[in-house]
Amino acid sequence: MTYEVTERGIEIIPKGKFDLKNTFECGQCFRWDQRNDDSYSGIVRGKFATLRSENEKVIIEGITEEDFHEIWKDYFDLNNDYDGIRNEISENCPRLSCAVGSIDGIRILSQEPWEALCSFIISQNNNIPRIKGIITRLCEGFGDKIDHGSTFPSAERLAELEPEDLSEIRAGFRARYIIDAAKKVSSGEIYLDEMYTAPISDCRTQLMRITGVGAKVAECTLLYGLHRLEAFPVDVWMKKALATHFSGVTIEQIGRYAGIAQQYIFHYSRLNPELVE
DNA sequence: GCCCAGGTATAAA
DNA sequence: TTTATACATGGG
Repeated sequence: MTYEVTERGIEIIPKGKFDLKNTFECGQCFRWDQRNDDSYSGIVRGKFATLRSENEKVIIEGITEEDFHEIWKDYFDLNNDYDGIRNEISENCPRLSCAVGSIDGIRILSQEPWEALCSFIISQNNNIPRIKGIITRLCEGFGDKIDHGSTFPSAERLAELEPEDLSEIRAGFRARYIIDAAKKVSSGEIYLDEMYTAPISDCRTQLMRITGVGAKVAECTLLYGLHRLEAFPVDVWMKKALATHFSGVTIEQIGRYAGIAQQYIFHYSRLNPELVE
């Protein structure tokens, strides 16, 4: 990745393609919104940014160069070679080539661990517009106000509350799951930061001690919140696709990039619903 | 009204 | 260990 600072912002030439729509709308995140001019805006670690695509460049507006290095470079995984990863997945597992080729430019964001955990608890048995609505109300009601929006409330802040206190966000049965997670994370009973490097099976066991966190939410937290690219959040559709069209594909073949491969399989299954009916 | 949403807890077989 | 059902809410 190379970049330069101009009057417009930080102009980046990423390693491998970076498609804003495919990255922000593939279901991995809920706090980025498309604006009327094709750019996307969001808030990460309390900082607001706007991204715009221009030829091979991506321009990040409204940030400092210091924050680019502190936050955004890692958040967008800009030093990872996603074209190389795609090739590696296809070579290790040729059966997945059609899925890998079905979408280009997805990058796995490195979201804040607590926000990812909380967001994917909310996502269960839910649809994306409503998930975003609940998260927006959670931030506006319990986060800190900043320019252009609100921060995601910390686990410590939410741990002060009881499920009834969340009624205004209309999270339904998930309210008590959010509060249980907040209490376990803020007390240190669950220590998210160690999950960047701890054995992944230990991380899964720990996360699933939270009420409302099953296998799927645990894997999503590890993939999207802790950037464990080997995590593998399968859903019902993917299980069917793996049992039929991609039969024979094993997690060992996909190896260290199972989570990224899963993103391609998920997209391909959506494009070809007959594969999973 | 009815069905479903990138699931999980709970109770039963 | 596996299978059925409820769960809150709202978009299509």
